[in-house]
Amino acid sequence: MKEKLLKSFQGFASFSEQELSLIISKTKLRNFRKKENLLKVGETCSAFYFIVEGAIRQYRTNKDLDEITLNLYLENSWVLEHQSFTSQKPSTTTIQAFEDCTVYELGMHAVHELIGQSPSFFQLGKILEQPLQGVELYQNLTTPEEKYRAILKHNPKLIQKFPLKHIASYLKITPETLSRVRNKLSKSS
Amino acid sequence: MKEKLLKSFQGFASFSEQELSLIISKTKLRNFRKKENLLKVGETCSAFYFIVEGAIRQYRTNKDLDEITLNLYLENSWVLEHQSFTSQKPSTTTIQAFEDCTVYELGMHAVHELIGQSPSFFQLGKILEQPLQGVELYQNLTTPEEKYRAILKHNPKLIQKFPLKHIASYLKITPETLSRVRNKLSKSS
DNA sequence: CTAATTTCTTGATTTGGATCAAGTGCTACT
DNA sequence: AGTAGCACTTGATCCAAATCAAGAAATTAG
Repeated sequence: MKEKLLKSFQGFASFSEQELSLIISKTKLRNFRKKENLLKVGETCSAFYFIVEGAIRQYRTNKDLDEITLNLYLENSWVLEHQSFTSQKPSTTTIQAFEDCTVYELGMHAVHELIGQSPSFFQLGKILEQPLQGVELYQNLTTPEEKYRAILKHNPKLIQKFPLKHIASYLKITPETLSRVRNKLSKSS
Repeated sequence: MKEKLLKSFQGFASFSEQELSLIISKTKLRNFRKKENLLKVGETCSAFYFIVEGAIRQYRTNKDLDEITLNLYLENSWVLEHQSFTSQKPSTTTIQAFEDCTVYELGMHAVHELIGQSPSFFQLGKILEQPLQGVELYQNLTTPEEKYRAILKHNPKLIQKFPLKHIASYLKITPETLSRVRNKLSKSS
């Protein structure tokens, strides 16, 4: 069960076995039901979540109450509200279980404790660097087709898991446009 | 001369006088001429720069060799390539002096040394949190007018200092569109 | 000081993607 | 199984901003 989590930590830095088990002892296994929120607007993000199983969506609600999808996550990903976490101010976005999820939670205070014990845990800060997602990934892509090709290439599993409307919102295009692009590409190949 | 820099550090955390002078002893005063690069594509960002005087532009070059402005900075700002710095991988963007600049440079190694001496210098990591700029600031704004109003409200000095074409690129609109928006707003007020 | 170059403005035209609309297909719930 | 509510597709229309173009204004270079 903890293998995935271990692997993820090992990817960040060369922690010793002792260090790894110390980190893991600070994590807490949690379950979220579909539609349940890991973080609500107004709450301050004070933990990292590692997805063992399930899928998670992060979104913002605009003035017309449309949900704008900001990030989509699958298993083996770290999830947090970067802005809120680093500033310790209330989040303006919601992080929600898109389906039933099993996650490990690593609280900010636990991380601070660890760093207090040994500076090597400073490496955990690398979890914060993860989110090279969403806007950042697609920032230099302009047309719907380019965006769809990019997600198809780099994150095909997202397309399989999430419905078209969320993918469309994530790429900042309408569902109609995405439907047409997808149709066009499937014909040309 | 160091007053601005001191103030900036004091804004991050309550460093003691000793700590402050220790940090400052690690900084190096540097000058860049107009058009000179602080960081080129392919180089890895390994320092923070604090602008004492001058203006700096960060841009990406696309396949048509257009320069896409990503960030604009004025004095009292910290400048770095966030992505490259945290990952220690080559930058895909250029950071260039838009006019002659005087900056303080704080190298990554110096920061690591400081943190080694005292965990309180961990607070310097807050410099990384600064760049709530560009895309992030305008990500939920859709129309050119909204974007221009926002920059006018939050960063009027940018408009005064940088030419229209850079502002337009920064807002991801064409110079023609920005010219029209600006014209319209100046009439309606 | 003048020429050359760049920046900005203004108008005409085009166009890609949004919006609107209607129909079909899925899924889930009782 | 039936129906209610989403999700997706497809076509028609619209529109905001891009593009194209040409001239004016400002800046820079010689």
